[in-house]
Amino acid sequence: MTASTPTWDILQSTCPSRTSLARIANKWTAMIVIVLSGQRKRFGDLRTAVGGISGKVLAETLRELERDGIVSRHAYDEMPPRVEYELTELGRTLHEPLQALGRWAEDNFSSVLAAREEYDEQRIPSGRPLRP
Amino acid sequence: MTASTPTWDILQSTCPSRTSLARIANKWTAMIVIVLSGQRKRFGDLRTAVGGISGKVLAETLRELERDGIVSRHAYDEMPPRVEYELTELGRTLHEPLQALGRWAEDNFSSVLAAREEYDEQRIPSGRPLRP
DNA sequence: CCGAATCCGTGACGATACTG
DNA sequence: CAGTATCGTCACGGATTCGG
Repeated sequence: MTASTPTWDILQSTCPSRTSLARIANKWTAMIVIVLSGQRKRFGDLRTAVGGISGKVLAETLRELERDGIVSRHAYDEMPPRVEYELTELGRTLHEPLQALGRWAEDNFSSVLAAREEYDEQRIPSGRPLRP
Repeated sequence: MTASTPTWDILQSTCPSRTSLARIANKWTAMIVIVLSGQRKRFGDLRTAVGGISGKVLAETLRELERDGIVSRHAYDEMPPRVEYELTELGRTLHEPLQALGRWAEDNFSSVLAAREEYDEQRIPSGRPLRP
């Protein structure tokens, strides 16, 4: 028998591990954990490092990650304000799996895009108007 | 310096690998790939195996995964209809990273839930009504 | 000047009903 | 059985404003 899904509790809709999967299986979480691995960073630098994320979404994501014990938040009473984030011990255990996912995305995106084009090609022949 | 994020193109908002990360860093994709690894499955069995997913979302997700070359679709002209899905070669390379993610969720959800409770505890002291 | 809160449009999600 | 269609809901995400 070739590894026919060995007792994955997570597949049950009632399993509480679902909630943690939903949190970590998310592109922003992946990129934040990748950026945060190595050294702690302040909010603005994180925002710059993770290209394209808005301040609101970054703040929300970070608060959820903090709530789940994956990152820790360090606020300084200064002016201008300064808040730093870093991975907790639990969060550091996430680095390897999420890094693997990020690497897969970088290594295989050309295959994905190629497949996508081929799929669209033969599904939308009406997309190319034949001599209008 | 300890591994300070070695040239991650994916962090650039313009990088096309972002699109593939968004597809795979998603709880439904993770569970579908996990279930599909090992043997091909027909639509209904997949729906049963992945607890809690609606038919519409499963169909949509499968179509996107097919479009991106991660699963292949095999439809039989029968009555009642029968459609089977299986991982492509590209999809099989996704199994290990996503399995690692699923395993992390199962192994660490108790820590996550504990952290969550502790966080909520000290943030919503009004949540516990004191002798109503 | 930095980080967070507010407002609001868009789109994903899920349930239900219907078709081949 | 395997989808598609339609619709209501709501979380996501962007732009803007506030606060110190």
